[in-house]
Amino acid sequence: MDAKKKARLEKVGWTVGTVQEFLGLDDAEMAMIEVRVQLARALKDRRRKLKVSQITFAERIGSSQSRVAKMEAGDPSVSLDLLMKALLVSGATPKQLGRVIAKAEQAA
Amino acid sequence: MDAKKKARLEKVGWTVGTVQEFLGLDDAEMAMIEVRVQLARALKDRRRKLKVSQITFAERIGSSQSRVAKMEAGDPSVSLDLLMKALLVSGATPKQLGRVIAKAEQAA
DNA sequence: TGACATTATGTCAGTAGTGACATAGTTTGG
DNA sequence: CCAAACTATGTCACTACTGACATAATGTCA
Repeated sequence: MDAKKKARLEKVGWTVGTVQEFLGLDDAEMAMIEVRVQLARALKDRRRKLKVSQITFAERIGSSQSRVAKMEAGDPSVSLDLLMKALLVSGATPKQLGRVIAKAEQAA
Repeated sequence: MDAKKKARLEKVGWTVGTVQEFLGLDDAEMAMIEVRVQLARALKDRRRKLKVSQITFAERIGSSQSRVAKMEAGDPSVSLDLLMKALLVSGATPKQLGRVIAKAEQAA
């Protein structure tokens, strides 16, 4: 994993650590994070396309503004369940969901 | 939703209830359940293809035999996070994961 | 610039998901 | 048939995730 990707992951709250420590983060965990990042991005895109604020979006999906912000930031405190549910509630189809997830990079 | 599908969902632990009560289960929730069922099926297929027991599989993914059984049954006590992680740990790629999720039926 | 809308960050009590264990039920091979 | 392997179901203490709230930071527009 290059430094840029590491920096990006750390920016959104993941403790990646040095290269040595990173070996503890196995491929599957990395893939999970990648999937999360893709879902977060898709959610942000979707809300913006709908032209609604985080508050409005939160009300529609039965959540709070702060959590929507965390979803879009790919925060570790947000589960994939919640991200996927948010996308589906906002009108995405399972097929679209699948495409988003498939975008996640193959673990190195 | 036809009776067969309803029966299938109830069999794996979802309270679908009568048609009237079912209206409370909105499209997004239905889609979430469909996604779960697809992931559960994929996991079972995958483990069988690997020809390992639930115990062995559980050890490899850092879980327990009982939880693997619940995963494969699509039990509501299992999160999509866990299902996806299990698939990835067992060697599935994000691309394959995406295809599985895309199989979920569009909410009626 | 200042007021206002929007988004980000931190915290917390309540709830849902977890691995582990026990045990019941089922399948498989002799 | 039996025994051994396998799978299903129920339970529980522990942890992680949740919405809500407060408040800080950033953006917007006149």
